[in-house]
Amino acid sequence: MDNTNFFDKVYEVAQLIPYGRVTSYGAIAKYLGAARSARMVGWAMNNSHTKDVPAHRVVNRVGVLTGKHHFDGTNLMQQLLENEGVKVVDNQIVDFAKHFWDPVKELSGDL
DNA sequence: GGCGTGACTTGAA
DNA sequence: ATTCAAGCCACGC
Repeated sequence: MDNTNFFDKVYEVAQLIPYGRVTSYGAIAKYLGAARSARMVGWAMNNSHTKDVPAHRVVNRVGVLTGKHHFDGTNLMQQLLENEGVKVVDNQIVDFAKHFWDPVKELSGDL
């Protein structure tokens, strides 16, 4: 289970993201103790389609929908975010800091 | 089996 | 202040 521990953690945290909230790969990675392994989080998201993981709530550090290209359509990710009340302009989340959901702070290591 | 790429981040020059 | 570089680990060729 150590082989998928990191990935499963990413999926788990991603599913814990509240409605209308977003987080960054680094935030999740940091919560997992791998702040510099943010890429792995993104790679894990690559398999997120096999899980019920709302990957559209996960963006990069500046709030840009970097992975929207991996979604079914082209603007599906943005549509999903806007559907939750998150405004997105030019693939970038508006008031990202307000919508930012930090698992390290919100969960406070409760996991 | 080695090299490059990738849904990123942080730190140093 | 911005720009450049390195780090991280897994997967594809």
